[in-house]
Amino acid sequence: MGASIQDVADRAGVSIATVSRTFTLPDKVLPRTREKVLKVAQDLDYTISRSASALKSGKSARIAFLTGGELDSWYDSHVLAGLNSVLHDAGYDIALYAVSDEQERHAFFSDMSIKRNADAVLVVSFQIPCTEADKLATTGIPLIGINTEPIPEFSATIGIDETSCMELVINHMVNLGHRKIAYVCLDPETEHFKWNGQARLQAFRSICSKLGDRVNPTVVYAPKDDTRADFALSQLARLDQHPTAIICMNDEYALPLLFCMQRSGYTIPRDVSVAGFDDSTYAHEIGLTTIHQDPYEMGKSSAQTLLKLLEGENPDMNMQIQPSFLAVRNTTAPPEH
Amino acid sequence: MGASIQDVADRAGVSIATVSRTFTLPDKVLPRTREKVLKVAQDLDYTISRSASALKSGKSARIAFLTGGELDSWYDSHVLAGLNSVLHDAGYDIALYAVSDEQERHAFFSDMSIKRNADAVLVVSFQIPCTEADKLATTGIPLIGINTEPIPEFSATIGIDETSCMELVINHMVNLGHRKIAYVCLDPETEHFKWNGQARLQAFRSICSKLGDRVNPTVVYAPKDDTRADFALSQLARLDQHPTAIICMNDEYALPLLFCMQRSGYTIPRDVSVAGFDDSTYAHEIGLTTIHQDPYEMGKSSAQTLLKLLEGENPDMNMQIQPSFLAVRNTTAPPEH
DNA sequence: CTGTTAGCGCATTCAA
DNA sequence: TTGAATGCGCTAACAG
Repeated sequence: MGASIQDVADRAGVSIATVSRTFTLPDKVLPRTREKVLKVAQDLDYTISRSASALKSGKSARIAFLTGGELDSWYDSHVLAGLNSVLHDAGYDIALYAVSDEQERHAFFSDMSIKRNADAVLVVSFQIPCTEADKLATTGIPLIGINTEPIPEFSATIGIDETSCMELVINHMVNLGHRKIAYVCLDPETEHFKWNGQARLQAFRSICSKLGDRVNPTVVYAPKDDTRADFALSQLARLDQHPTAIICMNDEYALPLLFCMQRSGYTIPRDVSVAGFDDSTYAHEIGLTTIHQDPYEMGKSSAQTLLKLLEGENPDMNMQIQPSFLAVRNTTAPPEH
Repeated sequence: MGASIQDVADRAGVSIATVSRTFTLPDKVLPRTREKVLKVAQDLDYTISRSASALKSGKSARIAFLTGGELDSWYDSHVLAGLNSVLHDAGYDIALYAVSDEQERHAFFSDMSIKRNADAVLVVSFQIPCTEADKLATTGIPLIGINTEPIPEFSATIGIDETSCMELVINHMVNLGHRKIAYVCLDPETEHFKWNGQARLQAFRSICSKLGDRVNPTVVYAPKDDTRADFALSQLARLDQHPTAIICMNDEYALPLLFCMQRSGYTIPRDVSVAGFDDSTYAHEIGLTTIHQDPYEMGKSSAQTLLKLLEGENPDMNMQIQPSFLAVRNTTAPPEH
């Protein structure tokens, strides 16, 4: 049951070094020898002990996944699945760190002597302060940002271009003839960790202000819990001028709002246009106009970049902008007059 | 940067043994000494090296998470988040194994000399053959099943009672006055890995047959891809007698079908009743009648059981049935006559 | 191409 | 309560 490298070496009539090599540097071993070793290993149900090889080689074979969101969110879970699909086969484990407040974030950076216990850090959906980014950067281990502000401390970042996505949505609304546009989002104060939350709101504001008189924007905050749709709707109803177009920070805001409005008697898009961000669960089936992005692919892609970094290559794709587009579907139309 | 146990020992004026003890057996160290060591460790940004302590102690501090589904599915991602919320704090990593065919499953059991590289195995949504379960069981490491057939090889299993859940749904329909009931699911041939798929279909059949003349059941298969709703609807339309009630294997079948039917002009529940399983994303907001279950809690709960097992306790809760109930909402009603 | 050797950093006996 | 000493199982020089 616990066959060691020694057992395999003995049985195969070679030294433990050769056994080790057949697994880590197979080319440096005569094919015949290699096969013999492999066969014995299989018979004995032997594989390298990760702990031992990690200790000796100084690489932990672990990647830290640091998220400011929830692991079971649409975004994070898809990124994770994408990451794992390549990192697992490359022999890496992913250590999950879900950090929900400053204290926990601080704990991550101070408690964990990262350098010794992870070969790289992936920062997901997270505003990471420069001081802490710096601290990581100086350890010399790769730091990859997924859906984060592209600060120079990162060895690489990947994400969509939030600003141009927002521009796509706003332009779509404006081109349809909308002027009174509301943006529904979580209060940025309550989610100062999440990068896309910040970025989208800021983009909304700056694009609208560039558009000047052509738009009449409002921002409505809604909490993250189950009541968000009701809350948002009542806020919207309370506005002096009712918006004819509503853009939501993500589909998890847009869809419940859509359901809620339909239940309240609105017909979408006749009475009001609604758009979301992400193209997440059921957006397609429901026909929601939204920004499409693919976090699974982003996970895969960043894993590949990471592997290169780990092999010492210096991929020049340090700031990858992942493809995204506006999927125009059935919840947006010209305003009624 | 890379402070070792030696550095800490030197600076604190103690031996490395004492440093080691302050972290692993803090009680066996004089409070004063402990604090001194802790302080130095903090200054030096030192923590135990996982690889080294794993090697020495013979425990890898890794838990294998073996799933037959997708990591980014509603179910798996919630289980994983729940697991991580307790295992992470207990010092364990979760190694993710997403296995999609027999070959990969076989690879898991043969390639991975599990015993040396994981302290326990969690099997999620997975039909695991007895021979392989046995192989795991004989290694002596805990084997926990989540949403799996409760076979004796498992040290513990956790899940909902699929049969009684199905009974709840069918009875609900029957009590409303439905007789012609269709069950929409993935063809079991294509998902012979997934336990709940099998269990639910079997439960549907056996409960209906127990009900005899009171019901007139049909089973309709639909693929897993984007076309499932259209496909299911066309299959249903083709039936000799149109069902007045449709039960779907899970919400991911029920909701798209619901949308699709509404688009096709059906009014739910006036024209037909629809129920799902899981109470997953948006089921609540949409008002879908469905079986509620909480995979996050199941993850937490199994992690706690696992920790006990790992500490040598033998929790007698070896077969935990997690609470679940039928959430009756707005997609089921008596049939029109 | 293969074997010998010397640790990697820590946990744990055994003495003190 | 603490320290000295001994490997855990493997990898990476190095020598052959």
